[in-house]
Parts: sequence; C-alpha cells; structure tokens
Amino acid sequence: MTIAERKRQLVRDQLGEAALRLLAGQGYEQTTVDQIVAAAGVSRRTFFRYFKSKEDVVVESVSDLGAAIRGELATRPDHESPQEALRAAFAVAIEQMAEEPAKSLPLIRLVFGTPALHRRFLENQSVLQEELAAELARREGLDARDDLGPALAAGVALTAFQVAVESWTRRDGDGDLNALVDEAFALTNPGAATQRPSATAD
Amino acid sequence: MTIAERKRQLVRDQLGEAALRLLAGQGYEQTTVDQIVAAAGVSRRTFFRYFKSKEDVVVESVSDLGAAIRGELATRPDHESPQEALRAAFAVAIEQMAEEPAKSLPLIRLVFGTPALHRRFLENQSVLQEELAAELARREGLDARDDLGPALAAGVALTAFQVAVESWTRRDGDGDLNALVDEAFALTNPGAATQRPSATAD
DNA sequence: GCCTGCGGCGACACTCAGTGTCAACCAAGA
DNA sequence: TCTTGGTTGACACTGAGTGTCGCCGCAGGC
Repeated sequence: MTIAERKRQLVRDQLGEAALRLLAGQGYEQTTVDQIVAAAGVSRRTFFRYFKSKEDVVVESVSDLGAAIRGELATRPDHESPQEALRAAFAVAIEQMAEEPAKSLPLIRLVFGTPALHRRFLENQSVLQEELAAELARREGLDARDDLGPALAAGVALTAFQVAVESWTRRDGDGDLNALVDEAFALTNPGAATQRPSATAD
Repeated sequence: MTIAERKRQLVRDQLGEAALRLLAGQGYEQTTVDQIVAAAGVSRRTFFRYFKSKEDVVVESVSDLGAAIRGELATRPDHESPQEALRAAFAVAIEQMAEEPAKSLPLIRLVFGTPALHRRFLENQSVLQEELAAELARREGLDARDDLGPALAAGVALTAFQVAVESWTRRDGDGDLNALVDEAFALTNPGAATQRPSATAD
C-alpha cells in the first residue's frame, strides 16, 4: 500500500503546487480548474477527487494552522487560565507564520483579497471557535451549551489573533507578530491576569 | 419614474417572497433558481437582474441589520465609552430580532444551517467589524490602521453579540435576548474599565 | 394623432464549477 | 493466468451566473 499512497501523495502535491502558483500569479477568479489540471498533467475529474472544490486547494493549507492551534490547546496543563492556555495555543501558529513571511504573506493576501476564499477562511475560523470553546468547556468542567464563557473566551482570542495578523499584514510583515498578538491579547483582557511572570515556560 | 420604480419594487418583492418561502420550505441547496422564478412568474435572467446571486436573496434581509447597527453607532453621543456606544448600537438589532421571533428564528436557522449562507453571513459580519472599527476610531480620534483598539473593541462586541444570539437560538427564542447580550458584554468587559486612555468623561 | 428613444424583459447561448457513471488500466495476490 | 481493488480519463449532465440581442411598452417631443 505504501507505493500506491506515495503515488497518490505525489499527484496531490503536483496539483497543489500548480494551483498555488497559478492562483497567486494570475488571481483566483481568473484561474480555471482546467488551467490547473493542464499544468499538473491530470484530468479535470481527478482534481475533484483530491480536492472537494477549487477553494479547498488554498484553504486546506491554511486550515492546518487551525488544527495545530486546537491540538496545542488540548495539551496545555490544567493549571493555566483559559486566557493563558489560548495565548500559548496561538503561539504555535504565530511561530509557523512568522517563520517564513515570504510564504505566509502572499497566501494571506490571496485569501483576504479573494471574497470566495475569505468566506471559507471565516467559516474555518467559526468552526475553530466552536472547537476551542468545547475544549475550554471541558477544561473547566462547564457545558458549552449553557455557559457563554467558553465560547466568548474562544471568540475573543480569535478576534485578537485576527486583528494582530491583519495589522502585521498591513505592515508587510515588518514588526514582531508575537508582540502584536501580545498587545491584542492584553487589550482584550484589560484588568485580568493574562500576564503571569513565568507561565509560558514548559 | 415613480410608476416604473413601483413596478420594479413589486417584482422584487414577488421574487424575494417566493424565494424565502421555497428556501425555508425545502432547503437552500434543494431549491433551484428555476423553481424560484417559476413561482414568481418571471424569467431566470430577471432574477439575476434583481439579485446578484441566489445567496443574496436571503442575505440582503439580514445585512439590513448590520446597516442599522452601523447607523445607530454613528449617532451615539461622544461622551459614551466605546463599549457603551456599541452596546447601544446593538440594541436596535436586538429589538428587531426579539420583536418577531417567529420571523427571525427560522431565518437564523436557515442561514446558520446552510454553509453557503453562513459564509456570506460571516463575511457581512467581517465587513461590519471594519465599519464599526472605523467609526470607533473616528470617535476617538485614532487611526484604525495604527491602533488595534478600535478593531478589537468592534470584534469583541460582535463576538459577544454572536454568542448571545446563538445561545438564544439554541433556546428556541425562550429567555430574554437582551439579557443574554448584557451577560455576554459583561463577560467580555471584566472590569468594565476597558476605555482606552484617551477616552474621557461620561 | 405619430415617431423616437429608453428601460425592462425574455430567449438564447455560453462559461465554469461540481457530480455521476463507466470503461480502461495497473498493481498486487491466489 | 486470472482476479480483485483502487485509480484514472472520458463523457454527459446539472446548476449558477453572464453577455447579447431583439421585443415591447411607455414616456416625451413634433
């Protein structure tokens, strides 16, 4: 099975690579699936066997970040406050983005500059909010359906992250994304205890 | 011109009414534009002269709420803090929704239960966030591009509103929506002292 | 009265995303 | 070798959305 799976992964990479190159180069709406499959050397039908839609090619690479955040939150120790745990969870995403601005910035710009992709991005964010809320509720022993707290904490953190990333993008990746997120988190937790001296140590 | 415009409005209403009825009745994806225009007695082409897309028929009636919120915020007196002004601005939307739950609840459920509509809704919310942020920045004499505060305040308020409405919807419209929004706003403003340094007297 | 311009409409053809179906192919394993 | 499961390409189809064109009705001017 390993040989077949490797072949499959190869086709998928080929398709994703060709798609990203064309979409970033000439714009989302201006690029048809026919152009993508011609560049990748497969049939139109095969494209839709690997990606549910044209949007998915772009969005999948972004939604991996959401999974990383969710995974990190699940591993945060119980003694951390919801805000501390959320801040730490987002740190892994920030690191990935700030690591290669030359990769992430064009992708962000493509997504934010294309209505169809932006909508999908917002939808992903909405799902992530629910997932983070569920995890927070589990941590605190609350019911996410009855208590507004978990959903609010998740939503506020997501808002802080979003605003920080947008600001960072407007500055062309100059400045420290991590510091921007810190600032945004601090502004959304005015009095509260988000800053605890040695809390972020492993 | 008045006679022509009235005729136009009539067709538009006819179309919107038929669409809402069919979409709510048999689901969004299950309803084609052909069915809508057949019910309204016009041609397919005419539908797209009145609505940019099938989604727009539903979303337009929702996005009016956003315009109302934005309009209300613009009229709030300067002495109110950003949070007070935002809370008051959302009040007008809450009133409209709580007034006729029998109308608003099915619409909310249709939008939230249909991926394509939910995405459009989130996009509208995103635009509204920017507009509210711009208005807040104007009030405070800040630059919405440099300062994270306005965008954060708008985003947090929108999150509070969204969480409250979702909770209200889950409860089938039982309970007091206004009180839920109050609770959500209070939870996002722990100390209630969230004004930016430059904010002043009340 | 008649003519003329203009706006809305229906009909038609077209593009493009996405889906179902089927036959061909290819790698195993019996 | 025969068979079986999985992948692929070809083809046809639906449905949203757009461009174009000719038609009709309703103004206004003569």
